Amino acid sequence: MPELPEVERLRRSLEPHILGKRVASARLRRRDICESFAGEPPTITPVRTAPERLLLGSTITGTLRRGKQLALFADTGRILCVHLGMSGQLLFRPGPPTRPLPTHVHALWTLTSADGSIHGTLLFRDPRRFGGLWTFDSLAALRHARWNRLGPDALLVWPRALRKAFAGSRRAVKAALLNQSVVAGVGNIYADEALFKARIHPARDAANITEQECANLAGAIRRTLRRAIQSGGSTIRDYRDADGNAGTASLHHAVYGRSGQPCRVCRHRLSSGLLAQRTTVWCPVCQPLEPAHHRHSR
DNA sequence: CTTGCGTCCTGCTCGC
DNA sequence: TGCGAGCAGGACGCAA
Repeated sequence: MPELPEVERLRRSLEPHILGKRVASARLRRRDICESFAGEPPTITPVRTAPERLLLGSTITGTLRRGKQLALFADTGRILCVHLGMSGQLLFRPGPPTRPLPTHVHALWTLTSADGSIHGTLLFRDPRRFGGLWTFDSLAALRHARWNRLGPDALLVWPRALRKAFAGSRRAVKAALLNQSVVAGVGNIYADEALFKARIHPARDAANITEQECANLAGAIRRTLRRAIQSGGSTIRDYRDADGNAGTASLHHAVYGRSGQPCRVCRHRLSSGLLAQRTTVWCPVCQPLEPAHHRHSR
């Protein structure tokens, strides 16, 4: 469900509720959704998840997002990294936990204010369990052991980064965009949206994308994501921010979820198909498979 | 090394 | 109304 705009929106909605608050209780209801690591680079080893690794007893001092991943950091230096996968949610509710809990809540925290009063409850809910939690002793450890696999954050992606990743690649440009080590934060929705905006057919060979097209695409990715953040992210079904609010970005989608409907630019019927095992929608006119000068040759 | 495919899960929608 | 098939915003492990 969540790509960069949804996670950024979650981060922003979460911050005012959790910054400066102390973690008074931390419960992991399913052990298998959390992996913990101890140590500092370059020596980081898996360990059993103890409550203090879930930030028990520490104060939350900040948040950081890289691609689709979110990190909460504490005054102790400890880090809790959250990945929402397909159906994950991080929900804040004022006051103590209320029974019954929603379904599929795998972890929950109680937060207290400086005076010791209960401020609220944080819930990690993930029905499909494609998401999870990862804990580290420091931000350096998280960066070394987990975020090292991520490419540049998609909000800051530079044409050069795309150019370098595409060169010598033998797969479709959309498949390359979905790879988080190329750009971090683009998923199925925004890959299609950005490719439409850049007028590039998703099945084009990445290696054949020109320098000019890389520049267009990098700009299209940044603009698409920025606009989606402004609209609160795309709520297809499950996505909610920390306050439980849905986003309206899907109202502005040009192609995602619009297969068979008219292109917003040229009115031609939008095509769809399977690419990299993901449903893909594009405009066959605005996003030609062959460069324009080939279509009129012969 | 790279790439494509199957797989991990639950739940919702659609067609019969 | 019931039931099975198909599909969903992600990304890993494995085999070629």
